[in-house]
Amino acid sequence: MGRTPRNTLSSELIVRTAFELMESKGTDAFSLRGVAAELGVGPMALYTYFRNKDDLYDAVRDHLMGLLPAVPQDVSWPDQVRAVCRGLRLLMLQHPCLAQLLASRPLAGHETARVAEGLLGVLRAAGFDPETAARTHTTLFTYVLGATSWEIQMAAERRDPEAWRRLRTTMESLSARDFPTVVELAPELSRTTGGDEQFDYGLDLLLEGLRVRTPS
Amino acid sequence: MGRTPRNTLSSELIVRTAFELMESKGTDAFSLRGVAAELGVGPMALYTYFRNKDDLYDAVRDHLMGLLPAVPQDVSWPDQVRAVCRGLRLLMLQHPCLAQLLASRPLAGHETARVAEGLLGVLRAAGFDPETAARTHTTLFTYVLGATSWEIQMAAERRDPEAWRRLRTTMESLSARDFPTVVELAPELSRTTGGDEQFDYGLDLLLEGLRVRTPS
DNA sequence: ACCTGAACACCGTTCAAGT
DNA sequence: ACCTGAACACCGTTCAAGT
Repeated sequence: MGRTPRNTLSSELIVRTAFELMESKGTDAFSLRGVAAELGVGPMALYTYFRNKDDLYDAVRDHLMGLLPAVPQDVSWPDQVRAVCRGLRLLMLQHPCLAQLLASRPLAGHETARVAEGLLGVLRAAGFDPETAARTHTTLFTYVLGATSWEIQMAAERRDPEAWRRLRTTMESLSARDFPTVVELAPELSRTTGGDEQFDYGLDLLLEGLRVRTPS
Repeated sequence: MGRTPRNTLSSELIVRTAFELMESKGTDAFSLRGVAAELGVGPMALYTYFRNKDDLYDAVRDHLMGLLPAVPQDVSWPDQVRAVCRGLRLLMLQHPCLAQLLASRPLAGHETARVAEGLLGVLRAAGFDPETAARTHTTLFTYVLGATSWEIQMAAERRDPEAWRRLRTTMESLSARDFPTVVELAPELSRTTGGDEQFDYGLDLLLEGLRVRTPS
């Protein structure tokens, strides 16, 4: 909208505009041409700062990952792990586009480093050997990614009245012969598609399994 | 390519063609117009069978989920859980488009039922109460989803020489002051981005946590 | 019902050109 | 270097029409 004066374009401004458009219009509706229009420039102006659309995606994701809170230092290591995982989940919930950006392309090296450093440090300090620390980090990260992505999608489904109605109808029409347990547990299943409690349940399972392997 | 004779179009044929195109050309390059061209019909012919592109996506995903193996009945319940989770992961690895289809949109009701029924039955038979069974199912499913999606993306990154070179360069240029643990554990981190061992490690953590809560 | 053909309102990206 | 403008090769989907 607001026509930008010449020579005021910058990577930061483009990233911020792209991010705002993703937040307001949804990640799917996002386009390079939309960003350019918002900035009052031609689509090709962006190519001075980014090699292509994916490059801009990476930059937006990088910007969001920078908002991750630091690891608290005055609590036990399981609580530190909990804090890191919850922090990533909350950031994804606050900015649903982050979930899509994380799910669609692998992290650039420095982003991996930023996420990994805190968690790896905690695990090493707790006495885990290098391989176990690395394996545990990947397990925790992929759990947060999968659980939160799923949660966000189910929440979106519930907000769309038409889709939600279809889902309810299908679930209610399920044959109790073919799917006895699903029919019996339908209320519980619909209650466990997301939420703090569900997330913490899975996280605690992992931490409990980890406790068994805790070095002296 | 092969011009299809009139009146031989069907949902099944369209789904199969769409699936084959996703497998051969990659999910990103997939388009309705591509499917139509492959079938030798106009793009609009598909709209007789599917309401829109997402509808076709759902049908392809549904078709793939039908390939999930049955739950083995002659082993302990933890081994049954393991079999179900490994089965879903293997299906995703064999058909990477499934990973993208699962990550991008929530399951239709009957698909949820098909995945959930086996696992929920196992957990109920093991003596878990309805809520714990439902929570555990969601936890396991989202873990498999997150871990395997991540694994597939990292594997793709390694196959692309240019992207892989950039990633290595970034990791090697990381400051040992800012990221001491990442620099120290770089070899372990790169070894734990995927593979059977990594997947089973996380799965075992969850099962171990579950064992603690096993009802008598 | 099943399918066509033209059209609409978009895309990301290349290329040549301007400053 | 920074940005424009025209063009290319696509998209999903609507609409009116044919059988």
